[in-house]
Amino acid sequence: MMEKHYDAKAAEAKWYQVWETSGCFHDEPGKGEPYSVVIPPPNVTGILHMGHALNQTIQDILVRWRRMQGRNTLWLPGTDHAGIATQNVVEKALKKEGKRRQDLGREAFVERVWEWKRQYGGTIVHQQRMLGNSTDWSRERFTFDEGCSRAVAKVFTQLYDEGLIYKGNYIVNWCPRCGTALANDEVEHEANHGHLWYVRYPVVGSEKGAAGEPYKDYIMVATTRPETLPGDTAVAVNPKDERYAHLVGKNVMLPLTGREIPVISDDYVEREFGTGIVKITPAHDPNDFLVGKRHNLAEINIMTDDGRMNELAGEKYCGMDRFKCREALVADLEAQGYLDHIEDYDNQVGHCYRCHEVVESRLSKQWFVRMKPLAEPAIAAVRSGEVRFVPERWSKIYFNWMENIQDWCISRQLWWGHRIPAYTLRVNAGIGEEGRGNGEELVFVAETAEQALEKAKKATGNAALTLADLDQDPDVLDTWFSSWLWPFSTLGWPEKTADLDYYYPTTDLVTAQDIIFFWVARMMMAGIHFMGKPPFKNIVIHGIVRAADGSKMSKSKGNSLDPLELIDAYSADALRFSIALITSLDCDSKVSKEKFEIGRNFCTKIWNAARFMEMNGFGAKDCASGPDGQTAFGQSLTSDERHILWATDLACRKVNEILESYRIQDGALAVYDFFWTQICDWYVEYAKDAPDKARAFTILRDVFWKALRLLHPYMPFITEEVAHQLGYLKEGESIMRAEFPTGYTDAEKAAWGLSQETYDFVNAKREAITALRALRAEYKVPPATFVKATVATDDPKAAAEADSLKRAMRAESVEFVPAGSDLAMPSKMTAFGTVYLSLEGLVDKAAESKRIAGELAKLAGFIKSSEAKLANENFVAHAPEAVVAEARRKLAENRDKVAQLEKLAKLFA
RNA sequence: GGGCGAUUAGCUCAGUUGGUUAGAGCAUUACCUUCACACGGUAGGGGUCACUGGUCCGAGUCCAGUAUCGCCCACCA
Repeated sequence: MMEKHYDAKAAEAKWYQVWETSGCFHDEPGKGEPYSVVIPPPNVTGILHMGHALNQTIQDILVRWRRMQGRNTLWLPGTDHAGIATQNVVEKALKKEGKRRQDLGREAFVERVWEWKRQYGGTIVHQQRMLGNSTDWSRERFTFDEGCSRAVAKVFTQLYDEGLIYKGNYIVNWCPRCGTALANDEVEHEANHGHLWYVRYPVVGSEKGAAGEPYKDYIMVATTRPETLPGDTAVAVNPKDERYAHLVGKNVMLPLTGREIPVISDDYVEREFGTGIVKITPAHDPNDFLVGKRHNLAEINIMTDDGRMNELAGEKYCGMDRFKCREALVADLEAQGYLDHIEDYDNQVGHCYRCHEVVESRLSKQWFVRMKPLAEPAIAAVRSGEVRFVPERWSKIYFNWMENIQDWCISRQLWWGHRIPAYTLRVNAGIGEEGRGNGEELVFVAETAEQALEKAKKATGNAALTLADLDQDPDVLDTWFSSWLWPFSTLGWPEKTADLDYYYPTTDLVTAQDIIFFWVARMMMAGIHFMGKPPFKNIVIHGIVRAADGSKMSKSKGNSLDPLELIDAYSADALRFSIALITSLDCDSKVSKEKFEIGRNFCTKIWNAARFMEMNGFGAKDCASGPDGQTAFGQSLTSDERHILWATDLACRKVNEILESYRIQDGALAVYDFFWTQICDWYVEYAKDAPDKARAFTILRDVFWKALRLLHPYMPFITEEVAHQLGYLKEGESIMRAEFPTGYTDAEKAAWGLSQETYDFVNAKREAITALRALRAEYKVPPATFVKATVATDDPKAAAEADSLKRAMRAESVEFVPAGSDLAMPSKMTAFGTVYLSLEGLVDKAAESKRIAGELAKLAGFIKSSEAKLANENFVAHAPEAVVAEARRKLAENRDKVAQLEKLAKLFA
C-alpha cells in the first residue's frame, strides 16, 4: 500500500544505495556503442553549489537517457587537487594552531594536505551522490593520484623534449598572499576608485626653484602606483609628441632617490592620457617590462615575494607593506615639493581569483608552454566540424581566444601540486666549469628523478653522480596542467588500457562558459597532441546560475542557494527537474527558492497519480501483467483511448528527438506536459468512468510505464520508487536499465486504429468540452448543477461521444443537431461543432448584453483584418495551402460567432 | 577599445527553416474541499513582442540603425 505522502528522503537514500552497490552505474568496455562523459572535476575543497547542481543534472540526464537507450555508458567522476585553494585551506587550519607552512617544512606540509584530503576530501563526492549522479564511482579519479601524476610527468617531459616547454624570465602576475605566480586568466579585474598622482621629475641640470618647488624645470608624470617609483628606470613619451621631443635623450632626476633616469620615446605611450609622460618601471608592470626590453632598461625589483618593499626601495621604505609605502612615499613627495596634485581616477585592479588579494606584477623565472603549435590543430578540429560546440556560437569565442593565444605560465610557487620534473645539477657536484658550459645551470627534465640522473650522467660523462647531486625544481605545476589531461589520464594513459581504447574519445563534455579557456580549450590541445584525437565530440556549454536579481551567486553576498538545502526541503528529484525546466543552454538562469516548488509539486502529482492507479487495482502484486506492447487492445478502442496512445507515442518520439539536440529544457517541458495534461488532466479523468474500465486501465498502465521511463533521466528516484510500487519492476530490477521508450510500432498503431485524425478528433472534442465548461462559468452555473447541452455538428462520429461528453460537461443530456442549426442559446464554436448551453432564463440580462457587445467589438476587428488578408491575392498565392485554408475557416467561424452573438444580443435586450 | 549576447504577460522564461487570433510556470481573479492530488481542479484577466526604418503578400522571427542591460577579452600609466 503506497503511503499518502511520498517520503523522498527515504526513497532517495534507499535507491542510491541500491544503484551503487548493484553496479547500475558501471559498464565494462567492450560491447555496444560507447557513450562516455568525464565530469568537470570539482575542487576537492569544494562544496556542492548551484553551478554543480546545474552542470551535473544536465550530464546525468544525458547519461541516464543514453544508458536506457542501451549505450555502453561511462560517466567518470573525480575531483581536482586545486593547488592554491587546497593549500590555502590547510594553511588556514595551521594558522589556528599558530603555525605557518614553513614551520612544518615542505614534506610534512604536503603530508598534512594529504591528511586533510583523506579526511575532508570526500565531502563533495558525498554531496554529488545526493543529487543522484549516476557516475561510475569504481572509476573515481583525483588529479593528483598516482596515475594522473604519472601522466603529468610524462606530458611535461615530452613537451620539454619537443621544445614546447621553456623556462624564462618574465613579468608575471603575482599573488603576494599566496606567494605564487598566477596565469592571466587567474586574475580577476575589478573596478577600483583610485587616484592619479601627478609627480614632478626635475630635469637634470635645472636650477633650484623657490620654496616648495625644488626645481624650476621639471616634467610631470601621472601615476596610479607611486610606490613603484623607486623602481623607475626611465620616463617615456610618445615619439610623435612635439611637446616633449626636446627632452628625449636627456635625463631626469628620480624624486627621493637622487638617481638619474633617461627620457625615452616609445609608441606605447598615449599622448592624450595624463600628461603624456609615463614612468617606466620594468620590474613592476607588464607594459613597462616590454618597454624596458625594447630600450634595454634595467629591471629593478623593489618588492619582496609577500608584497613588502625591499632594500632597493630605499632604506626608509624597506620592509614596509606596499600600500603603507604608497602613503608614506606620497607624503614624502608632497613634503619635498614633488607632488603637484592628485586626481580621482577609476581603473581596473587585478585580484587573485582564489584569495582576492591585489595582484602584483613581478619579475621572475617561470616555466612556460609554447601554445601556438598546440593551438593550431585544436582550432582546425572545431573548424572542420570534427568537434562541435552546442550551442554553436561558443565556437566563435573559442576561435577568438585560440587565435590570440599566449604562452602559458605553468609554474606555481606552491607546495601542493605536481612538482616540476626538472632537476638542476648542483654547483658542487664535481663538474668543472668547462663541463657546465658558460656557467649556466644544467637542467635535466625526466619523468622520474632516476631517469633525470641517467640523463645527467650521460650529459656530463660523470658516472659517479648520485641523486644527491640533483635538485628538483621547487615549484609545482598549475592545477590546469593536470586537468587538461583529464579525458585520457583518467582512462589510464599513458598505459594502454581497455578503458582508454574503448571510451576515448569521450562523447560529450558538459560545462559552463567560464572555463572554456581554462579547461576546454586546453583539453582540446592536449587530447590532440598526446592522443592524436580530440578528447570529445560535442562540447555542451550551459549558462550560469544566477541569483534572482541577476547577480552572481556568492557566499559572501549571501544570495546563494544551497542545493543541499533545496534537496532537504524539496527532494533531489524536485531540484533536478526544476533546474532542468529553468535551464536554457543559451543564457544564464535566474533562480530563487520558489522555482523549486515546480519540481516538488510535480513529484507530488506523480505520486498521487500512482496512488490513483494503485487504488484501482495496480499494486505491487500485479507484476504479472506485462508492460507495453503486449496487451491485445483490438480494434474496439474508444477515441479517448486512441488519443492517449497516440499522445504517448508522440511524447516518446519528441523527448528522444529533443535530447538528441541537448534541449534539456524542452524535454522537461514535453514530459511535464505529457504527464500532467495528457495523462492526469484528461486520460485519468476519462478512465475513472470509462465504458470498459478494465481496458482503460490496462492502457493507462502501459502509458504510465512509458511516462515513468521518459521521466527517469530527469527524476530518477521517484520514478524508480513508483515503478516498484506499481509492480512494473521486480525486486532486483531497476528502471535505470529499462529500455527508454521510443513509442509504438507501426503494427501496433495500425492494430489499434491510431492515427493523426483520431487524435485530432479528440482534441476537437476537448475543445467542445472546454467550451461548455466556459459557458457554464460565464453564466455562473453552479458546479453541481447538471445542464442541457446541444452540439450542432454533422460529424457522424460525434453521436458516439455523447456519453463521454455528458460526463465531462456535467450535462444531464447532450443533444445533437445538424451543423448550421440556428438556436437561440449562448454558444461557442469549436472544431467539433457549435456547443450550446440551455440557460433556462436565469441570467442578468443587462450584464450579458454588455459582455456580448464587448465580444462583438473584438470579433469585428479580427474579421476586418482577416478579410483583408484573404482578399490579398499574394497571400493566397504564396502562403502554404494549409495556412490559407485555416485562415478561411477561422474567418467563417468568427462570422458565425458574430451571427450567434447578435442573436443572443436580441435575446438579452 | 575589441568581441559575444539579451530586450516577448507583474516576475522567470519558451517561441524550430518568416505563415492560424504569440505560449508555459509563478503571481493574480472567480468558482470548487467531487471518493489520486488544494503542492489540486475548472474557467478567466493580463502582451501595440525595447525603439526607428527596411526587405516581403506577410516580420516576435530576416537586414540596418538607436537605446538600455549583461557577459567575456584587452586595457590608459
